Amino acid sequence: MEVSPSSARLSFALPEGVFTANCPTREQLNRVMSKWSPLLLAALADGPPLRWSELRRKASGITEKMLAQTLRALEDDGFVHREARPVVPPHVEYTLTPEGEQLAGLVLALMSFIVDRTVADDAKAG
Amino acid sequence: MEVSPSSARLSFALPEGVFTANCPTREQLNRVMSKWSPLLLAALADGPPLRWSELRRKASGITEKMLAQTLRALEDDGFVHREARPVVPPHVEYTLTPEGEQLAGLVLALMSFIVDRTVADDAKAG
DNA sequence: CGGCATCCAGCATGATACTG
DNA sequence: CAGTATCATGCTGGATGCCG
Repeated sequence: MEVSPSSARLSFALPEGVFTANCPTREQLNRVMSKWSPLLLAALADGPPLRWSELRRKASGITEKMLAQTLRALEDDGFVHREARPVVPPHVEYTLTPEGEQLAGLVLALMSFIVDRTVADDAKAG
Repeated sequence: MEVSPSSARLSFALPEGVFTANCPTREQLNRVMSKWSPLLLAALADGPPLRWSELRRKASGITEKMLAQTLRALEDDGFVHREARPVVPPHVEYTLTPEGEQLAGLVLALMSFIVDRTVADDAKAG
């Protein structure tokens, strides 16, 4: 397989099409990078399945609307699995799918980097 | 070093504070995940320093405002270095700082994952 | 060429109330 | 408990024009 010179130096060789305006991966990327997605992925990556109310408490500051909306998007994209047990009161659990765990790993790495950097900056600032 | 049980199973142990509403890392994360940041990081990660006009062409669809705004944010956060040569016509080059390269690596991994997944989905869909 | 200032539209997000 | 529906808003992002 031939590799074009311009992308040879990158460990992740992105196809040029990614930079195109209407590339579907851009849309997908923006969905995954939306305000609350990383936080929910992180919340689910760390630990056991969580219920709606547990997620709401963990993702401090999220509104019910955004929780529902973000969970729905992650579920539609195949990153989150929703399991509802037909009891009263309702009992719903959210878990990561295998693909969701992959994604969460990458997102966690990014968050971890930011956290470390922010902590370091704070230390410098006193 | 002791690790709390709830975070022991994660390769990246995020401090609990990340989930707090006013956590500064959330703000930083959202800035880095803004619509155009990943694309510009990717554009600069792959290859030589780029000029304003080159970046504009590469990040297809970006407006001048968002290009300026995003570059400025990345520069303020220490991820991008701006070098202006005082000639006429002006000649300005943008490069990644060491921290920017770290960040770009993580972002590229994420983009690469999304791209692969999207391609796989497209293949299935025909 | 490489911006910045201004104005404007649309969507992401938010607050609140209601429901199965 | 686990959502949906509705209304409000604010900020991101876009179009245009001007400047060094």
